[in-house]
Amino acid sequence: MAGRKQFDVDEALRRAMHVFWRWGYSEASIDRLTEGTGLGRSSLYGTFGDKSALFRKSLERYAQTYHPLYEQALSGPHANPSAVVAAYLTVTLNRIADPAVPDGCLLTMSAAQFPALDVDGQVMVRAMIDGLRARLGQALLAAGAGEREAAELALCAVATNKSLAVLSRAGFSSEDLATVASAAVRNCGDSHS
Amino acid sequence: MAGRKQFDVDEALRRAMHVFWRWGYSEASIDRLTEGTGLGRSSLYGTFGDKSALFRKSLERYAQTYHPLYEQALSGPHANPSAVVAAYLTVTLNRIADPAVPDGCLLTMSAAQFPALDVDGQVMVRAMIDGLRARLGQALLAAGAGEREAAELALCAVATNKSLAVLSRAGFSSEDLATVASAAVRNCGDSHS
DNA sequence: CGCATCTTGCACCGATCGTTTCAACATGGA
DNA sequence: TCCATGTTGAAACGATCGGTGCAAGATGCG
Repeated sequence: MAGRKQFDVDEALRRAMHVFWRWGYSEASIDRLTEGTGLGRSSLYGTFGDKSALFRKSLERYAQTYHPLYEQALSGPHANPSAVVAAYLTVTLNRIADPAVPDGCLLTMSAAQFPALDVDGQVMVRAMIDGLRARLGQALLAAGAGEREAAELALCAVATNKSLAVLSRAGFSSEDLATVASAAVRNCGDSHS
Repeated sequence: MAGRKQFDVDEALRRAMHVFWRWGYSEASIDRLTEGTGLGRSSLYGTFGDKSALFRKSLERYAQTYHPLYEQALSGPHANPSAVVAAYLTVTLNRIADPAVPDGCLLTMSAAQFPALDVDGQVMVRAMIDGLRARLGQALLAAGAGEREAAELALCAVATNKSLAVLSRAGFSSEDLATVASAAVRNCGDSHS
């Protein structure tokens, strides 16, 4: 009946992340989390703490999963700023197209439900978005963008990411999402007001 | 104690709409709705039906409130497509900047929490977004856009609307939001792939 | 007035919420 | 082997969820 842990902690966290991702914080009840992970309540609480802590660890797990992909896309040498944005949004589109993963984006869904999160969660969500924005700006500078241009394009790329997540959630087709993304990329050439 | 109705139905609906807007469907509990509207449970249920029906009526009320603003912005003669998008996003920015109203956009927040809605709610949300998209396309055609261009710009304008709502929710400054919007407007000139 | 109609406040319903407790059990080290 | 440690299932906790029942009270009409 018991003894040593009978499940893989990281795999359980991955599944919990999917539950939060799909349902959002409020609708991700403990029952849904236990069902989604296959763990009992005791194992959940004993391993991850309460719901808020599990949510934060899910956010961390989310970052650990997708940060390398974004990092790889952003780090490579890029001929121009628009190539950076294209690489960034391609990672997003691929994630959204992945049928093994819920619609949208955990970070964006959490941002949309800000008031449902406790302070720790809000701070973490905001920090993660800011981190992405900063990393994008850095990559854009490296690709030859001016300082103002890099800041603006980074903000707009993050904004496009958010819109893709919401539209995906509302059931928009992948063609529509691709159209939005490619339009955002195309518009990176002439960004001097 | 009782007799004839002791409250303004439309004002109560407006307040209920604000509760859904701020908290989202799941976190908008009956207690929060009674507190926000000032009505008792009996009055709420007797006047609007259950929570799902009240939510749908709030969505309707939301449309009735902002549809005229968007209609006015879109109907006027526009010199070119980008003027249409500018007018559209200006209405959105003004709404977001209004301190008397919650952050973000009720429609976008509802789309982000799609799985928390029942079927009727989902259908209604999706129909309202599609309606906006179609109306935008129509206005863009009237402003001289080609058919493909109008369809694409309408989609992108709706997408920008969604991103503004999410960023606003996450606490981004109005300067950042204005930057995103003006970039989206600026990028309406060269939309032939 | 007398009565039907409607509205309201309040208590209450079963279900579900997040969380805790606890006894039963399996394991590793002494 | 025996015990300390750690894990598990199950039951239960108070709180809150959405929703209902009902009696008290106010109004309009005859």
